[in-house]
Amino acid sequence: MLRTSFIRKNKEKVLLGLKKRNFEEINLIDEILILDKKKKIVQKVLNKILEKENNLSKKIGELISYDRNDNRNDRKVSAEIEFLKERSILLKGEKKNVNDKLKKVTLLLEEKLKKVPNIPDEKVKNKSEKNDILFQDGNIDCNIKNPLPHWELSKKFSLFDSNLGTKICGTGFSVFIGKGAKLQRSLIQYFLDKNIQASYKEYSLPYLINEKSGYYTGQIPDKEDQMYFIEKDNLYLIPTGEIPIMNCYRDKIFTYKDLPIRATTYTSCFRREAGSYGSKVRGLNRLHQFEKVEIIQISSRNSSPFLDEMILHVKNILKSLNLPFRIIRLNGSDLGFSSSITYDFEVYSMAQKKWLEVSSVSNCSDFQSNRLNLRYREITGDVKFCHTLNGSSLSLPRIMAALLENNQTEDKINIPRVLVPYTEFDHIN
RNA sequence: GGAGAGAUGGCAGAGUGGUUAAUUGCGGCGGUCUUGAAAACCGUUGAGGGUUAUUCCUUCCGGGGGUUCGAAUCCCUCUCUCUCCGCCA
Repeated sequence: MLRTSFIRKNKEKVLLGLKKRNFEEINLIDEILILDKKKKIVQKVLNKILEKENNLSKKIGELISYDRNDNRNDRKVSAEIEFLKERSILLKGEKKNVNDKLKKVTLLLEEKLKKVPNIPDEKVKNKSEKNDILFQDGNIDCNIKNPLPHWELSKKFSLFDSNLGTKICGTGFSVFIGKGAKLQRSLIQYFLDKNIQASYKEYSLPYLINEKSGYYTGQIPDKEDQMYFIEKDNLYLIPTGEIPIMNCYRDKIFTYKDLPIRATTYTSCFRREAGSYGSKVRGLNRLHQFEKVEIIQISSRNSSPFLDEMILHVKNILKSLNLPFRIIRLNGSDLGFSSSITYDFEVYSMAQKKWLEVSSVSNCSDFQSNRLNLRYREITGDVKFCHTLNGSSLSLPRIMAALLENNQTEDKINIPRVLVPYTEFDHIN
């Protein structure tokens, strides 16, 4: 969430930023500023009333204890006390009135503020422009004659079974079997190890979250429809490990020495993916339940070096797997609600002849930390909101798909060298 | 699921109606001492909003509501935590 103080001071910047996005309700900003002014005025009035009330009460207290201590039961004093009480009572009605008004304005202001997404970074292009392809690595020319898509390979070598998933649960769920299961588990382990080596601390977290947690990281209300909801207990299944891991840090004040915080977690992720169909959901391309290893950082306001660090980290992992990949900077229309800048990582799938998104690295600047009430103390002693960053490192099913397709030969699938210590086999046949 | 207890500052822990933002201890920070460190001693140490220019006002003792001139303190309610019993990986 943006702060009103920020909007107040940077109105033009905010408007320009929002124009880059698919954000229609631009007039919200003016409405917010008007409400903000109104709120301040009411707050001032209320403070004056409270001041008067406090003073009266203080005086009454002094008189009572004076009377009591000297045990004099002075009639003059009693009369004075009564007089002050009456004056205080008169204030009460007024106080309630103003207070109600303040609550109303505050609520309205909050409601409007909730609807405003984060302001895109300067580097982010306008919604009408094409996404930037920043980097591409690896050969996407296929040197296999008739490469099979991963779902065919899976049939050939029995690695996973979508029909079983459908049988147990419904479409969009897959069952991993034998070497397929072990390959996935190895990848998870490999990613976690890589992240831990890069000084991310591992967390193992709940897969269910309450409404508050979803709100604090920005998925609620923005992406509520994408989440599975358990009505009986009022809980949501996590669409990403980012939610439980970020919420670990809410309401904290770090000292500048503690930053940045680096953390990683492996979780299953659950997404309803309403509206997806066809080749998009074929095989492992899009599942309702998938595995993901997530990394996050919490930094000071100088966050861009840490974003670069995360990008480099994911890049190196993809390189180590020998997968052709590219990095894309999303334009304003594709940017998530809380994000100020996002880099997508895509691996090339030889058989499907298309790019598959396997990671999304974002800087949420202070948008998320504002909701999370996540702050730090600078050297000077000033308390400031942190910046939060998150990324996949990495998402499993599509990595699996690309690995299988790109490493196939006539009669087997080769396993990348770095994974062999985990899989304990160097090919699948 | 049944019964009971509790929720106070970074942590521990006082406070049951009137200068209590809150005693005290630990931790943190600064200083004295020391070649340096430790110990000891001294000092300091919450956040938000408004206002003034280095002041003043105001809010916050789990959340919400109420009683009262006045609430951390009394009442109601919600949430959470703990203990015991039951069930169970």
